[in-house]
Amino acid sequence: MDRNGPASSRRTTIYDLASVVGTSPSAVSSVLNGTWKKRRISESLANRVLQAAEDNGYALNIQASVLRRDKSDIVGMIIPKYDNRFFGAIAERFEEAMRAEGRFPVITCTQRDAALEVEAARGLLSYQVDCLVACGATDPDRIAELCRAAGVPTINLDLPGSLAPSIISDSYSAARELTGLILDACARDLGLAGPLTFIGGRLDDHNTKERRRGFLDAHAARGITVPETAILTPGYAPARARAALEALPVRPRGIFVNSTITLEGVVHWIQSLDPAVAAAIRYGTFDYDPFGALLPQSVGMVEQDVAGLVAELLRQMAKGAEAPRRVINVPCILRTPTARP
Amino acid sequence: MDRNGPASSRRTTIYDLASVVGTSPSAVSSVLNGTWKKRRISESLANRVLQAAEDNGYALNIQASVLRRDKSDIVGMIIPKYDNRFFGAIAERFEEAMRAEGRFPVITCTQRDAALEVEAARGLLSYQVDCLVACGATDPDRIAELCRAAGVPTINLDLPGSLAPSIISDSYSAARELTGLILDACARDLGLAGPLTFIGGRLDDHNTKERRRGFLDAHAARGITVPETAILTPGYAPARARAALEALPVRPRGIFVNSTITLEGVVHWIQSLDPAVAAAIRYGTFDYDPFGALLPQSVGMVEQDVAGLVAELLRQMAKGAEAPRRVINVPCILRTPTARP
DNA sequence: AATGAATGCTCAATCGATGGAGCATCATTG
DNA sequence: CAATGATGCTCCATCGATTGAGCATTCATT
Repeated sequence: MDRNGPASSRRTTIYDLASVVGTSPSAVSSVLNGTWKKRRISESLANRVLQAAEDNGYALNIQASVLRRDKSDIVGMIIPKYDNRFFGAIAERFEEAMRAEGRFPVITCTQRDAALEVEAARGLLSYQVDCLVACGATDPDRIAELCRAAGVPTINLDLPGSLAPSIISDSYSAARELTGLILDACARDLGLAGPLTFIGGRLDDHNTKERRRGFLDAHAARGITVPETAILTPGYAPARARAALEALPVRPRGIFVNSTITLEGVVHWIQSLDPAVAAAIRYGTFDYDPFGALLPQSVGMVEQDVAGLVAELLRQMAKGAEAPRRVINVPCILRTPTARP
Repeated sequence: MDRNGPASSRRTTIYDLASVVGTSPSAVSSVLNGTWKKRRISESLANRVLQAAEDNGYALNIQASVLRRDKSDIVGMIIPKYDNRFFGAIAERFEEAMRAEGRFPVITCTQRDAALEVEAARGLLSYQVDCLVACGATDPDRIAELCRAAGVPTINLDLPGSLAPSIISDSYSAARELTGLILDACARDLGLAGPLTFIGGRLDDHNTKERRRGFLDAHAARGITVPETAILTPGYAPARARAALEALPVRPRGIFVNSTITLEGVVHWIQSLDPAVAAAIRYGTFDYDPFGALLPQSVGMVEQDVAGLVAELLRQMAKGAEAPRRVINVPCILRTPTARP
């Protein structure tokens, strides 16, 4: 159409389309954003504009559009890592749900680094997000403050904060159930009644605290006393977990593993043992991984209900800034091995 | 500072800062974007502006900034899924690398759906991305065309296309090595010389073709003939893989598994067998999963070199639109079980 | 004292899309 | 035939940051 030779160097704008069709930029804009009926544009003009847009490979300039409008329809999420199924699934579901609502999700991964979290949140605010979801944030309240300064509502996911509504998994109940399951398996398979060993995490971390509580209550309900030495929380790293297990005076046979990442260390440890000894170990893990579930001594894994968490997230987002700052618990799903001969 | 009572309803702009400091918006802008020395702004004014920005919780409006500039510094990536370690790691590394260069990564997940891929690419173009990376795209050339229309350079990652430079893993060599490894293990552990069974993927898929080629050549190098019936490519889904294995007249004992997702089906099948029979099976998998690697009969996994792929990606991006449309192969890493008593 | 240069700013146009206000044109009504 | 209303547009200010051009000062030099 115009004299731009090699694949038109500039991107097509509504002004280009307007001159192609022989109309005004406003008309083009309203046709393209769907407000043309409201603005009494004729159907014939609308069709000509749409055709021209198609022919010229027009793509909206979101920057210009958002700059002008008051809502951006962009929703931001910060997430720690993509290295486990849980966060990956959260990211996927969230994107899907937002897109289904015609909004634009932007997700940023913060490497479990508090400074990066803040930087990422700032970055997302620059995008004029309408809402920011802080998933698994180290310091959710710091982020909530940043957002408040910008007048943007926040929601916490996976880890609770005090300045915004929080949607988290019901770690306590699931840990209690999982503990029961492991105790049963130990009694059945190994004739073992004793207390289990809890491995992984940090006690200053909300999830670990809740899981420990469930772990203890499940024991208490069966009249089993758990010595403090049976609770090992040297962080999540595989190597530290393995070292902690190796340092125990008595080799544990029933184990509550506090994350899939810790499980890697536990399995390495088990595989370093004599096969016969290894066979007389049972463990269950909080968090789910399909291969982790297939390992020989695994008696169950707790899968967080990603669909449920995201559904609840949508519900809170719909409430906007008026959402109460409370904690919403979503039940987990206990997965046990099925096809085992 | 101003009369906005409850957490200043409007976001702070350079105009607000200008009136707070008592200077012009241009001065504020140049201080905040670092061009102030070039524009001969005094250090004292710069400091006052920075202080005011801090005090008022100023956040840049990217939309306005990008609208004005010719480069956006936004780089887009489309990626199929976050449900395996490979894509998760790619996303993480890419984000990290871009941020280190002061650019803004935006990643979108397309659920292995060709229509979503195109929609996502269009969405990213709306963000005025300077460059779009099509990772594992079903139809990279369709995306390259969209980008060409918008004058945006594209790079393919993981799967090659013909209209843009492509950076992919060297599937052939790795498959050949892995096949050799499985053959060795079968000979050593099971006294088995025979051809292996190849399971998973589709023959119209580039990676499967290359891996099949490596698989066949490794056999040929040892003088082993592979019957066509030993190559099963019913897709990647676990259930289909399991069904295909169960349908075989003779139970395979040495297996080349074409993806971690297929591996799930293979392991389910193995676990449905009598333990003694299961113990006499060896397999290796193309693609890596830390738990997959810990499963008993696994003799090795091929890990794609994510760091290497991303490093190569950066190199190509630096070349901009002049990057030649060729395919760059990055070697994989063969991972074998280490601590096994 | 006059000239030139350096210093430290401000002005105003601009990017592309949006939407309230307004302007023709044509049909209908009393 | 004037008044009213509907129809189908266009005009233009606006969002916030950027940047080339330009305007006062101050300082150094001859």
